[in-house]
Amino acid sequence: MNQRAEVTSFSAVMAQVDGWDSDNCPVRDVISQIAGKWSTLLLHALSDRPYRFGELRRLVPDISQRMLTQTLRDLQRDGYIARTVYPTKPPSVEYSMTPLGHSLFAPLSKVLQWAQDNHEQVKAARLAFDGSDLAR
Amino acid sequence: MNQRAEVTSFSAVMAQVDGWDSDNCPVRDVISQIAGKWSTLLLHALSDRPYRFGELRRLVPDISQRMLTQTLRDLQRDGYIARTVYPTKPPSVEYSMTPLGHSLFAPLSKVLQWAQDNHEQVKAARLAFDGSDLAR
DNA sequence: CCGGATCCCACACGATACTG
DNA sequence: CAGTATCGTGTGGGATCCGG
Repeated sequence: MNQRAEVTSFSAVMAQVDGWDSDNCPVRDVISQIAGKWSTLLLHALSDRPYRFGELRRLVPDISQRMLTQTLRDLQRDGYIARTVYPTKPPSVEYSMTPLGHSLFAPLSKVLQWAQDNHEQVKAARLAFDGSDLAR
Repeated sequence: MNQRAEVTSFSAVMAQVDGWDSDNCPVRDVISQIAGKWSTLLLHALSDRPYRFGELRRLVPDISQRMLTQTLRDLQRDGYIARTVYPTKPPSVEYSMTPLGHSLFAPLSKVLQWAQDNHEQVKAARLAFDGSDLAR
């Protein structure tokens, strides 16, 4: 896709990783979904066991029902979670993680773990940066 | 932070993973930065070798110079990349990945790899979802 | 060559009220 | 209980012009 075929080692890797012409980048197509504010949180919850709507709502108190519904819908749309309706009275809906979801969450959880482990370092880096030259 | 102390297996994991009261979630504090549209792309580039500003601009043709500057600045602020100015004529600036950046990119690259490998499955899931019941 | 400053828009997200 | 509908806002990101 590079008209002048920049044969750096990077562009080779890039072509391999991205598909890559402009906007229909496969990686971003997938990442942009799970990069939402609540997606990783819900994936993390459902990686443990299935949950009902109200349970998730209680587990994540500061999510609005709008975003809970929407995020669950998007995750279901991408095939990461499954939605099962039990016609009880009143009706209950259970969300569970699919094999695809688990296969995604395996590497994803490593990143979340990294974020947790290195949060202090990142905060320190920000302080150092903001307090120094380019601070302004 | 759960007033009623929901002792599900999830909440235990959650407390461990998140810190977790509401908005100053460590995980999201870190993730929201690297979830930007261009962050992973630039991290990926710089994981290979250092690059100059103009090189990155050519490697990622569809990024605006505004977002290139801003994303690089943010990545530097979080300590993932280092900025080195060579007072040549005209001046050149080199960006390189720090050890912290490499330690982040190790797990992150696994997720990118997953996204690449499973893009087709995700697209298929979307088609199936859009074409079926909830399609509306 | 490497940016900063400004204008602008789309969209993710939140708050609230209403339904089956 | 498990959502849908509507409205309002903050901000991530693009386009363009200017500066060292």
